[in-house]
Amino acid sequence: MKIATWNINSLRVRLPHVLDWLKSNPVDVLALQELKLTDDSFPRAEIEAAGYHAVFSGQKTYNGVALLSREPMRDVDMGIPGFKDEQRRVISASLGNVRVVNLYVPNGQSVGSDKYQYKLIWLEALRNWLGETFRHSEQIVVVGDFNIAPADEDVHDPLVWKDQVLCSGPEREAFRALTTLGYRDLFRRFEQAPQSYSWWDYRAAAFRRNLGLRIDHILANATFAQACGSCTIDVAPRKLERPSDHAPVIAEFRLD
DNA sequence: ATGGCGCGCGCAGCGCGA
Repeated sequence: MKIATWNINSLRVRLPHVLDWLKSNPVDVLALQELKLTDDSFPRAEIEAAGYHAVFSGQKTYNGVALLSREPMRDVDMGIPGFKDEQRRVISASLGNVRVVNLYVPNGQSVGSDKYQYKLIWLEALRNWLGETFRHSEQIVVVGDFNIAPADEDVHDPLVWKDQVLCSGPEREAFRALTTLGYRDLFRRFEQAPQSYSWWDYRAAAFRRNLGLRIDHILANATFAQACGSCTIDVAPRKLERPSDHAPVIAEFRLD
């Protein structure tokens, strides 16, 4: 089973990239973030024509998440239970014995801002939910744009980014708290090339110079993490015309 | 040098992303 996550920064603009990518990377599940469209303009027909089921939670202009899958999904949930949030950032569904949680974590804008406070509260609600809701016997994968670079090795210039949003102590502690709950960062369970990133600024030729951050992640609980055989970042779509600023992350699992 | 680019909205230029 292959599960991928990709912040596509407008599904309307990036739909051709998504369909092309699925053609050459026929993953079982693709989690999308930043759809930037309402549910009534979701391109369901095009995605179904490509052989995928789709569930989604969109809104106008901002945010929006979707799960695409080869097999039909069950028990689709939106949001973090008990956490009031107008912003469409979470969608979850089950496939076989696997629970997939797709996140678009708030960006936070800048340390100390209102949006940063919202990010930390949001992450606290996420931690409580992931810690309380799921049983360890389940196979759980949590994917998405976490908007957190967990460690300095995930940052092209740790000095420039030190204590900045995406890299600040409280954000990294929130990420580590998920690890403490038993969720493993699958990318770091395998040998990786140095300077591996999943996002590059559109400005200043950041991609060409590989000035990036690793902020898109695939986490799995212990039960499911041991079934993971690989976790990689596919930088190819970032080289296309009018690319998303994020690259897809893909994990492969052995199913019993 | 706090911009740079790309998106949505909407028709100019701003808010936002990361």
